[in-house]
Amino acid sequence: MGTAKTEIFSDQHNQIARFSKALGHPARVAILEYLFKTNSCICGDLVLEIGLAQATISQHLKELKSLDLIQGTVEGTSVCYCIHAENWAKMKQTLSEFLNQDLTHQNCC
Amino acid sequence: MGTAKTEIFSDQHNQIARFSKALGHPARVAILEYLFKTNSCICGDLVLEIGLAQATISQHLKELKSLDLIQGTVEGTSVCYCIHAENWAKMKQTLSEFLNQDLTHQNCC
DNA sequence: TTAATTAATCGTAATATTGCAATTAAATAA
DNA sequence: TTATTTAATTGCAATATTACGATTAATTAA
Repeated sequence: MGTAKTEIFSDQHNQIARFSKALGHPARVAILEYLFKTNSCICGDLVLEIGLAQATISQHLKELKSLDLIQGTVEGTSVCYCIHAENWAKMKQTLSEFLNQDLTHQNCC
Repeated sequence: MGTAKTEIFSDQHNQIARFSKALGHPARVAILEYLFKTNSCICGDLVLEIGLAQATISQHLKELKSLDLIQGTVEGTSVCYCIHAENWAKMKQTLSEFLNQDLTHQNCC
């Protein structure tokens, strides 16, 4: 065990969970917010900005990249990261739909 | 290690991460969606509905309860669970704010 | 009282996540 | 060429998560 039984859930539920999981660590939230706020998005800046070791930041960036929430292009010896606008919009859509569900029935308790 | 360094992040970032983490497992997504859709929200139903062991469902419910996203009241030998509307709205607000950030700068890569 | 029902908790195993030092890889500068 | 710079990767330790069988606790039914 320790592994989620993803196979018994719908694609939609797994997708919501996958996106949410990516946002489920404050370092990744901070990274994403920083990328939103600046245009000069070089990993070195992130290490200073966030305050975790370079290896750790790199690992968090990898996770965000694996979901295509950010993209990076090599720029000399450094890498320029930024939000992948299109995929961010898709995530926003997926999560908003879930969050905006209506409580058709009144609270039962 | 294995523990997130929450102390170096802002309350807001930690809060976003905490909510997201709660939605970061398909079973919890499925549970919440089921509670939205039905009024008869008894844990026994959830075990049948979701397809995980009773102990596992109970554990997921506990996590959702710890964030006050759901509430449960004892009803005879069973427990009636439902969405905590007010706290759900708070989460929705917190996450939406983050998700709806504007890309003021164009993609840099 | 004694069953029966339902959900929480305990204990445990397997796997995942977080974090970092050290190393490697790749590009640029000297 | 040999530094230097920057980020990815490797390897590891500590902790967290997921899952479930077994047990416990609490309520209702007989």
